[in-house]
Amino acid sequence: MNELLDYFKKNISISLEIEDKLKEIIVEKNLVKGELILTNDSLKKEHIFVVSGCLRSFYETENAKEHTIQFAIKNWWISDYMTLYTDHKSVVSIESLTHSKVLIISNYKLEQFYKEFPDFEVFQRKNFEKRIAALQRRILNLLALSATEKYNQFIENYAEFEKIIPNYQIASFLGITPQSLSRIRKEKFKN
Amino acid sequence: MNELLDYFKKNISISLEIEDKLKEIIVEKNLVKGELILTNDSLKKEHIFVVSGCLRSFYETENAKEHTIQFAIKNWWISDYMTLYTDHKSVVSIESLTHSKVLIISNYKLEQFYKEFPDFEVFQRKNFEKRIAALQRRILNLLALSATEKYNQFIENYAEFEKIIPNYQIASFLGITPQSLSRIRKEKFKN
DNA sequence: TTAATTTATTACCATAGGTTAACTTTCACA
DNA sequence: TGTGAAAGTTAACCTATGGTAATAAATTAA
Repeated sequence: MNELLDYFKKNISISLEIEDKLKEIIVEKNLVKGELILTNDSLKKEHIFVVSGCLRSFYETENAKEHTIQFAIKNWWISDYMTLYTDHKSVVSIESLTHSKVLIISNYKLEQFYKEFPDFEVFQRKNFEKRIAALQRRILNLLALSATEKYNQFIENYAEFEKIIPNYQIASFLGITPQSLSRIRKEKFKN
Repeated sequence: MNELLDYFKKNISISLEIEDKLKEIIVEKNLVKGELILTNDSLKKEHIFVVSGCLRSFYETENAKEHTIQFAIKNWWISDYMTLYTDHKSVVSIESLTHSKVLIISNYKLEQFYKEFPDFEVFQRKNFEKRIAALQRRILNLLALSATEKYNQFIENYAEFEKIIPNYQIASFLGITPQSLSRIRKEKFKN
């Protein structure tokens, strides 16, 4: 709870009233390794803020192949934007990769919070801009880079993640098979 | 100009004062086919609203290969989010694919406009949410689909674009070569 | 600690899609 | 309206990555 407040306070000033309001709408939850917080097939519209640990959102195709949309650690938001803003059933699952602690806010309550606290609206709009930039960069990487290049970029940009996340999930984030990643790693670390 | 106002008015109510302010900060521009409105190498931070015609943002790699980030038609925004929110030089170019008319707003002025007109902030935040959902969907498609499947999705979702946009640019949007796309089209339309 | 399960590696073969290059069609504009 | 350039197609060949399967290593649970 306080972690989210700290995170906000780094960027905007928050009155006690707002603080109380926030505490009211936030649900704290501890997750064990492997626990699913959002399953595909659900209709839940909620935002998840990671206090500690590591989460992953992914999409499972008919042939049981997983595609990782996002990893999230401390101070990151993770949610299924595709169902958040449509009325379709979720196709995305979110799982905890470690023991973790998260804060959950329902989209409905968050919308109300925006209204009561316009500064947060501004803060969030700026967050979204940065996120759009990041997503566009990822798209460019997917379009332009070879498997090896994508992996190198990944360990450069997500050094903190690399130790926590199993390789087959990194592979599913990069759009390659675990076997391919193994091949790449063998080459990379052969000296 | 009025087109942007109409677009806003569909979603939010705008006072005459705000209307005047908008007219003040917007620059209207007509583009001929092939004209570059933003070149890589520039430091311009601006948002482009398409009134008519069709634009494309793309990234050019060292080996002169183009990768299309986005197409935009009437009532769409297009800009280089990666440089908009960093201090790096742009690596992205934006070109007009047809005769088009656009409205340009500098990012600085837009930030001021947000302050003076909080309703627009809300409107924009919601736009960004939808855009994030769309970008995540594109990432999923890039991760999960074969070249043929990506092309089929494209003509389904972007039917209006398909007639305007040359195939080699569609290929560069899907992350495949023009030759590959040709092969796919041959198969698809062979009956 | 051991057994069971999950993850990672390796090898071998298959293939989608890339590359090169020649040819055809379409388009812009002189 | 003709000509040169740009875009699209086709074919032959090639390569990076996928698929399958067997084994090894690591992690989890008992």
